[in-house]
Amino acid sequence: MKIEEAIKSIHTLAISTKTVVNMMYTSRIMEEAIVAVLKQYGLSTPQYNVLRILRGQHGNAANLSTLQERMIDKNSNTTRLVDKLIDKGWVKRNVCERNRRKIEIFITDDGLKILKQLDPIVEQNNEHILKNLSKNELEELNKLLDKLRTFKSE
Amino acid sequence: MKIEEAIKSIHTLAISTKTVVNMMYTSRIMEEAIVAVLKQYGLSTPQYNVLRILRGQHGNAANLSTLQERMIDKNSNTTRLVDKLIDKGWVKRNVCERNRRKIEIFITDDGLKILKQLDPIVEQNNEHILKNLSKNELEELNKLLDKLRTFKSE
DNA sequence: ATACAATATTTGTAGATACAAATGTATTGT
DNA sequence: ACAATACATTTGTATCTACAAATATTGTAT
Repeated sequence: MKIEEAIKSIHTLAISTKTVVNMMYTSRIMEEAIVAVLKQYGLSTPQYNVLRILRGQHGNAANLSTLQERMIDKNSNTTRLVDKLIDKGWVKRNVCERNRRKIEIFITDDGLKILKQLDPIVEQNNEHILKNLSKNELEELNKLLDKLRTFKSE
Repeated sequence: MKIEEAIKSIHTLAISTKTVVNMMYTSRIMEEAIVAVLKQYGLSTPQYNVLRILRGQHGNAANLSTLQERMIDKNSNTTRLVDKLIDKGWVKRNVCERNRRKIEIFITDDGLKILKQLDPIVEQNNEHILKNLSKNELEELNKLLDKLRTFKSE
């Protein structure tokens, strides 16, 4: 279905408007599918995102600012987000001794365990979401998104 | 910048994971740019979206359910969203006489006025966001997004 | 050493979102 | 007509987000 039908627009939209709407609309639908999966494990998408970043540290600590920098959703309140993950026992936090303004955040064994359990489920879901695009089309989509995104740096 | 650099991932991601992350990341950046513009006019993106839908009705009423169906962000609380727009005088609401369960929502002259003022600003912003893609690339991106989105209906 | 600025995180709070339950109205079957 | 069900919207509430202000620590200039 073309985006004009999806949002039931009776007008022909300018190509830029159409593309912006299409991006917002499509990513929203993708996110809904992801939220539905993570929800069963008591995780929000930003929380899952943080766990993935912490696993990627391979035992090294991450600071709050590092997390914020790498998160998809930069504006979440990272302190309280980490609090939630600590409550669940998936993350731990120390004050950094070298610079007591900073904190050191680690993923726990339980955190690694839940991620390991989620890995195939999330990956399967991603493949389901993208099943209508071929490998080449996926490469092409990534190329276009990477190119699009550079508007920010100019 | 490729998505792996953007989120500073040291791993090579599976193409499906990479694409999902890229979509979320890119649409978030686009939305931030849009929010920044609308904010100056006291509008959130869902509110702006509702005003656009109402203008598209050309004088015909829209019900709440119609709005919900056409909104990008289906899950907003549409009643309270419309309340906000009524407070600002950009929208009005009646109970439908034929079926008193339904309500009829219209855009006001002031609502049309603010949209008219915003049109060139929003369009310029959209063009800025997409300036790195050619017309052909935009068409290609829309084609890929439309194709991607059909996963839902299966 | 002291004051001032810079850095890193936390806290407060207004507003938005998600979801379930409640309300009011219309339709259908008996 | 009456009860049961379906429909359309509203309301309650817990949670999340955005943003500004506050706190705590460190670095720098005099």
